[in-house]
Amino acid sequence: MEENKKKVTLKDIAARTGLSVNTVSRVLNKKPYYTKEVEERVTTACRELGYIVDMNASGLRSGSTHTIAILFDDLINPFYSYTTDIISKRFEECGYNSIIFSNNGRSPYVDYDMIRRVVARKPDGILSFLEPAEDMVDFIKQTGIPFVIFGRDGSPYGMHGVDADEVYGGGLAAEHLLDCGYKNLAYIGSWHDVKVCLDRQKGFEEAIAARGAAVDPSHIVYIREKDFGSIIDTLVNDGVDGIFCFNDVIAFIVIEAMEQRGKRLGEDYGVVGYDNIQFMMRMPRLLTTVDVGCGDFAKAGADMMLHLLSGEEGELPSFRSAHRSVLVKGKSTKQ
Amino acid sequence: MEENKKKVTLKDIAARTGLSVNTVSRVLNKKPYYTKEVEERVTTACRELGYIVDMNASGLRSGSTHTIAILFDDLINPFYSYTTDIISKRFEECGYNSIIFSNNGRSPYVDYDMIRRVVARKPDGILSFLEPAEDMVDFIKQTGIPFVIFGRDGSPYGMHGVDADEVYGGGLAAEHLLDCGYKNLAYIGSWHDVKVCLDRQKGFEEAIAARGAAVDPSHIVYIREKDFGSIIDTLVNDGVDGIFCFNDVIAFIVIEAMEQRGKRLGEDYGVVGYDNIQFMMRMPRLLTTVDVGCGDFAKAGADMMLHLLSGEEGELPSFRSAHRSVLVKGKSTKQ
DNA sequence: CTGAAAGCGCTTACAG
DNA sequence: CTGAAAGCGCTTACAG
Repeated sequence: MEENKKKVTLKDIAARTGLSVNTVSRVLNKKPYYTKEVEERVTTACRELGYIVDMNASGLRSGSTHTIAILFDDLINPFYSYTTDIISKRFEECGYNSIIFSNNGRSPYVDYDMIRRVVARKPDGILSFLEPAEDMVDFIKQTGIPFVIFGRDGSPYGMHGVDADEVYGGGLAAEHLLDCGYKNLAYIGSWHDVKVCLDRQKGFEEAIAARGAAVDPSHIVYIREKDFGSIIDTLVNDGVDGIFCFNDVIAFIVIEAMEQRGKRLGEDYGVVGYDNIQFMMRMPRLLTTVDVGCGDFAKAGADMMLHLLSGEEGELPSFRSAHRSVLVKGKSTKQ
Repeated sequence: MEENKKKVTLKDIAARTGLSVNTVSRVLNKKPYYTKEVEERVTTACRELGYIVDMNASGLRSGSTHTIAILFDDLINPFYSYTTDIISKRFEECGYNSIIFSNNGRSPYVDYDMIRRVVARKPDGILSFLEPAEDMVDFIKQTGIPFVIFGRDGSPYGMHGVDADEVYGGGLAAEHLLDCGYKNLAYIGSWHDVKVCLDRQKGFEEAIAARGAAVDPSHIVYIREKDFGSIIDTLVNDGVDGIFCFNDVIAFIVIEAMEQRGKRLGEDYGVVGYDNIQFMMRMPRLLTTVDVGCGDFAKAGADMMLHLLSGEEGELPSFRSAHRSVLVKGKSTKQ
């Protein structure tokens, strides 16, 4: 491999064309006022020399890096990767690159360590699957960088958010389990202090109460906070036969654990998940699950960010009030 | 929201401490030669003022952006998202942020449009799930940016690559299908001109030949290049009963199409996929698939990149020669 | 319509 | 051990 690392800069284009860097820059950025002839000289020289703009230098001077930071736990759960895929493509179409930050699933919050790494990149915007830690809210606002919480309600923080009606989704799960004839229900959440987790739980419990039944409080558990094996043992011993899980990945983990304990899926017990990830990878419908319509959801998230960046006035329509999640029937519940 | 966007720069820290920006920078970058007392003054001022370095400015001057570009078709296939997750976390641990680029699955190659967007970001390295287009190879080399092809063989391009033994994997699939008693086999690839796709095909055909059988050439098809419905119709009409798919997502699509045509999975026909994505999201083992061990694979890819960036001499051990893929039995094949 | 100068926020030589 | 100056590659006012 030869060391031919000729980085071509505006100065080279200026020299080649006999113009000033200033004029070259103006042409490339399509600022008004230059002749057709100049434009051609510049574009020709750029092609011949293989000029590629340095976005970092550009961003430093102009104050806009054309970069958007995307923050999440991890990319393993397809809910994150599928929506990140759609969102980042939408950003790309509008000239923004995406820079990704993971907190390794060690917490459901954006903490100082994370936000510092993000801000160091001077992104034009931040789209986060994680809620900000309580003591980070003011800090984030002071950076002046538009911050969109995706998949979670932003209003408690006075921030922009794009979220779905999680209470409604939890209700769908409850009604379906009851319709199937399961009597002894449980909810397996992720974190006890995350609103989206509690909202699904709330919808679940309310729908059950509306039918005159109730969930035993000891059957409301949070998988990230307890020993998983003992959670399952308790549910099995207590004769739980209908389980609503915070998301599909948790549902699959539960199904595996139940199978190890000799329980037959659909017959001995039913499971409802959330997100419909099997649809994303074209899998057969094994799991009954609540589907928010990730494609539209992701698009709404991207559009919220792009709307804020455009500087236009006015609010965007609320995804939550305009969309209804649906229950998708799989083999993990009866009927 | 108040407009309090005070961006704190080195100049502010210098003013606060009575030192020069120069000295402040030296302390923050832990360059030799400064007193304990100066160090404390600087760190205190940084904490009080909430200083966060501007990596773009830093990169412009130093020539290193501490950014790595990751290139792929899309993030929807869990093979990409799972490995990207592991790789980007490893980069992060070593002080590199990841910036992602997708080509929307419109081609299996890195073309000029894509590489231009990448180079504009001046990444320290490029890790690509896509092979470079033939006429981009020299261009990429001339940028001087370390380029690692992940999951594909780099040697045809004279580039670094981290890949697995795909021929061996294809052989595993063939032997299993034959062991199950399937007689009339087919291969459904992705692109006819991508080496990794052809290698799996090669291993598949060779293993079948070694048993004295053969695959009908019309049963070697490429899903990205033909009408899918007619592919499946042909296979069904020809009585194909054993199908090896380039990856699990394709396998699921095939299973759905076969079910629509009244074929019973495992009994009437068997399917073997590739990647073991069901393991990644903790799903039950539906699909029989070839598992390369994505965790180690991703780690090897990240380490190759980091090794190149470290500037250390010597070659890294080859993943391909050190690792063997394994066949993971699911319900999509007999026995 | 085009150019010379300044400056974005850093780090890198070079002095002292 | 610390500082003044220059410069990374651009874009932004400001002149002409």
